[in-house]
Amino acid sequence: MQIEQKLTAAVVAAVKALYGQDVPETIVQLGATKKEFEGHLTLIVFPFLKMSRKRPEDTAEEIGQYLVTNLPDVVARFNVIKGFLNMVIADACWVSLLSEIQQDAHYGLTPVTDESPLVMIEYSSPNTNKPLHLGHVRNNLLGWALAQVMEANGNRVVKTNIVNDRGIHICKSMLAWLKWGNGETPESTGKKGDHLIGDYYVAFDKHYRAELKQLTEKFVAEGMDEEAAKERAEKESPLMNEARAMLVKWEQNDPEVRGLWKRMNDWVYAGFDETYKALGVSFDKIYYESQTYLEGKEKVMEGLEKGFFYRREDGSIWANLNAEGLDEKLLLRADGTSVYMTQDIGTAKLRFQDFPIDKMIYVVGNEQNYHFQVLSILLDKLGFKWGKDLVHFSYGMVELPNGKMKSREGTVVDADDLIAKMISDAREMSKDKVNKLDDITEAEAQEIARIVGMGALKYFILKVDARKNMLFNPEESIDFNGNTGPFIQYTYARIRSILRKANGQWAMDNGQCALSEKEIALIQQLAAFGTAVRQAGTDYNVSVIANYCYDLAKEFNGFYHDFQILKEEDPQKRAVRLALCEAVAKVIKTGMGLLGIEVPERM
RNA sequence: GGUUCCGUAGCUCAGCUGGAUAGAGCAACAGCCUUCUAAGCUGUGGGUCUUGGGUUCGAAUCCCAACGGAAUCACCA
Repeated sequence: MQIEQKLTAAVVAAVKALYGQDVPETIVQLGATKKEFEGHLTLIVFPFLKMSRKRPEDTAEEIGQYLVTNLPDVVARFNVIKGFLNMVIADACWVSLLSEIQQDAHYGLTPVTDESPLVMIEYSSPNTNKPLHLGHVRNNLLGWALAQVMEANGNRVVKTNIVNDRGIHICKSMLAWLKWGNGETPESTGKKGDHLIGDYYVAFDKHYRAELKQLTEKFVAEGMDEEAAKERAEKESPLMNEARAMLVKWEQNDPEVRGLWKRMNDWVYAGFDETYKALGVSFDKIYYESQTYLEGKEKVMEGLEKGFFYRREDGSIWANLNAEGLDEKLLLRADGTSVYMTQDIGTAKLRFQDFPIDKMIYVVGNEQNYHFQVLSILLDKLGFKWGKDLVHFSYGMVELPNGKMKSREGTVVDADDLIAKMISDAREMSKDKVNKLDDITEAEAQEIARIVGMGALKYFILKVDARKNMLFNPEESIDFNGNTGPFIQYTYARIRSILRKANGQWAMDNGQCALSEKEIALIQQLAAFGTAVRQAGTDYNVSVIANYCYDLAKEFNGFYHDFQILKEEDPQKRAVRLALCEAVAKVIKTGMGLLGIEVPERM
């Protein structure tokens, strides 16, 4: 970093001295030199041609001369290819940059203070009627990683979760349990609570569909046409009506229904907690929809009084968003009950009471892009200062080879199953390794398998751009070789092994030391960590960190293959290489940590 | 139909605030473990960056259009 700053300033001075023009630092384009050319940093001189009024080659030559003359400690020599000025940076600069990286415990991160902006991140937000699946896994991993990245960029972060714990879907599970459950509990069946409840949700759906089919056939037999019969069946279905009646009772605070509701939700929470723990995610504050769904009404009424919204003849309340190029949106039903949007407004209100939020980030799938566009406008109108700039961190769906996951059709990849499979795959994998770790206890082996298996899963999901839909093929297991989490973890474990053997018996001084190109490339890569963290933060793109870690590990493995480290006889070279190892290990650990991926000491 | 997003190697993905001959991994093939962990390293083959225009000294990258795919446009959440 330091090197580039010095160079940028010097280039500005060169343009002033050579061509008599003042230019802003922003027009100085410095980048890493491509591998096939000699040099470390390259200046693109095209922007200066207007001032020099010379050919690109001559302009580059003149600037290069100036830099070598005026900054000899930094620019050792240079070469020119067309409009590209390739500069070779002095070894001493790299050595001091390395020691800087190595000594800075929080290299690349921006510290958080009491004055830092307060960012709230909502993620996960499950329904309590079924267990988590791969789509939720993507949400949770992205949410957690994004929180880490925001914090690394100097924000105070509050992680929050809004649990959708009420509504017709819960009533379906409750009803099914009452009807066909025989009093089953997680304890009596040994089943995780969320899975148990999910089973009853599926059971409801099965019975409901059978009932619909039967009713429709009956109405058709009575002479109705197919469409009308279906519609009537849906309306008259005794099962569904029972579920609706249960919801009404719930809203009336019927003690029996509420009691059952609480009991069954608690089972689900116990199940979720296990999955969250396995995923390594947590929350600072959890909101429950049952506690927030009434809160939005007041805000909507306030908006109505101020004339932002209007009331229709039937009494329902709407927002007209035509001016913003959108449709009209219902905010309160004629009977005064809430809709989805009302609830989100209510939740926003409660959150702002609890925390003086500067920025709100919602980690929610891209199927709700429209909803958040509307929510942003509404919150802004209602006076939330962060409403206008709220961030909908919109991520794509996880698709299976034959299309989307559908819980009702049973084509979902269950989170707990997948986690268990990843860990057992990792365990199997380690057994037929050439370099087996024999001196290891079963518990340690299990722990390594957990770290590696979860690392593979997390990296697999986090390395791809969140906006894009991604493909998961259950037939093919997630890789442990190549561009994967375990590859990076393995690189870390290798380094740790070396550092253990070095036993701290080395010290780098900042004296003369000749470096190889591979070592310089590694230092340059290390120095780019801060840029990657900032880019991930400003673009809300955590995959930048994943790809950075891979590039760094890849670069290191090339170095590791070509050079001796412990056996190097020149003490200064040995020290520099060990310092490199230490710095790479630290940056990998930090970077992977931002993604929520642990790194093992051995594997 | 309106809006938004996506289209890069056989497959999964990088690169996109414009810069040099578009990169990885998987899969295929050929090498490298008596030497710091081979979950590694090296090599070979594989591309009209969907198509067509435009802006520019320069376009995978920016703009426009077309084509293909996804999401959404509910008094469901």
